[in-house]
Amino acid sequence: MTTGNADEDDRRPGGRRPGQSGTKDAILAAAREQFAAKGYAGATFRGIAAQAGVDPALVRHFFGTKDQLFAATLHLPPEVLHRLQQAFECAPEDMGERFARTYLGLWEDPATGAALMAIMRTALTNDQGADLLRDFLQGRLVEQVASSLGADRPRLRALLAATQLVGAVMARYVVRIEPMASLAIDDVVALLAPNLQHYLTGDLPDHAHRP
Amino acid sequence: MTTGNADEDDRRPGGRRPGQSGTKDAILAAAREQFAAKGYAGATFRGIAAQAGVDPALVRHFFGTKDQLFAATLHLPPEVLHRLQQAFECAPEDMGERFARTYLGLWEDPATGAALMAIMRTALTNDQGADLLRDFLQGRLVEQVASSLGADRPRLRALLAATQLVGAVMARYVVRIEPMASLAIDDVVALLAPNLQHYLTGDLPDHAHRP
DNA sequence: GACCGATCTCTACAAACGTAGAATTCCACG
DNA sequence: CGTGGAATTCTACGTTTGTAGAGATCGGTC
Repeated sequence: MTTGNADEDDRRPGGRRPGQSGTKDAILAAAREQFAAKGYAGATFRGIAAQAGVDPALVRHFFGTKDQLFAATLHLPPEVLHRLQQAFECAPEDMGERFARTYLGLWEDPATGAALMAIMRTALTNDQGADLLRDFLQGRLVEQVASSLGADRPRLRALLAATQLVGAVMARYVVRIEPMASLAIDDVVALLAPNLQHYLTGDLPDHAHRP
Repeated sequence: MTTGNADEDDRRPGGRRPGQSGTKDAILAAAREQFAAKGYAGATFRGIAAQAGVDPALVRHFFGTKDQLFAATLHLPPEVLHRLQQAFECAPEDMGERFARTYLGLWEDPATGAALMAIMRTALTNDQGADLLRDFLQGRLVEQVASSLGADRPRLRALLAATQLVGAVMARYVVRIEPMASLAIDDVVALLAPNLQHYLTGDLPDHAHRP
């Protein structure tokens, strides 16, 4: 997928080796950007190919139909989950700050930030995107965060904290509204961390979400 | 716009009166729904016209280009701002709960909820939408909320509270993730209100957003 | 009943779209 | 050096899109 990496025991009868030029990754990056910027219907094979500097037909050759390309776009870089998981390997009283810093850091990083933006935007535009986002949040992120919490109703707690972060990300990175957009990231973390901490380990109203 | 309402002193030389059949409103409603469901690029004149039961060309006749139709779609029902304004006519210590209840109530109401959903979705898909949403939030909602606050840094406070509500709305109404989606609205209000209250009237870290 | 402006429909066109297959270039291996 | 399979491009088809203008229909006013 990245470079070379040929299986030694496999007979290679000859021919050009796949995945050497990096064009596939360039197409994927361009697709992510276009889907994020213009939505599912707004992004086009021709626009994506132009941004990647290749022929439109090559996009189809690698990824097939537009739906398949879109699905490939939504696959998160594996490091995202890993970094989130590490964020919760800390003392319970530090989780709020660690969660905020890690999540906002993922958005600051151009590589992972573009992927997250693509997911966010397409989740609102495309039904398939909304389903994928829900499955990912429900089955992976929330479950993972919840398993690191000792408190009661861990899934509700994780989700409440996530909603605060999602809202902040909307204001800062998507709509770019002041003063959220130009605050230093340390300031944003300092503002959000106490409330995240409250959601994760503090007291919640009793009557909500009784089993 | 709605019915009749002819100025008495104006000479009406004859001809059919405008705005009688309600078709214009039907087109606008269909456009809102299509833009919300499929994004800016995904919605089409033909699809909107079909849903409204009219000829596609009539949409153009009434609203002009696609951009103009889209802009008309984003005009909020005037009651939205009014209801939000009333929410802050209360004791400072009740603002968190009132804000949460009013804002979530706007999303529960099918009429205003559809418009808000359209704005939300298109703000993420279309640059014009993001600009309009930012202008609305910055110039109207945040300013209005801030003027009702006595505390320091009122705009930052209003925005922080808004981000929490936006995140909650994303989870509950857009992505529809459990358990946020099926909680009673009173439970959601009870969960969010303390943190909103903290943002609106509590202590904020000193070093953030120094003038 | 004749008139007139607003409402609404019919037909059309150029551009861009997703998709498809044939043709060409490139490169590691025998 | 020749060969074969992958990478890449060229060309093209059928459909849908936004936009446009001419014409038909409706319903108050005179």
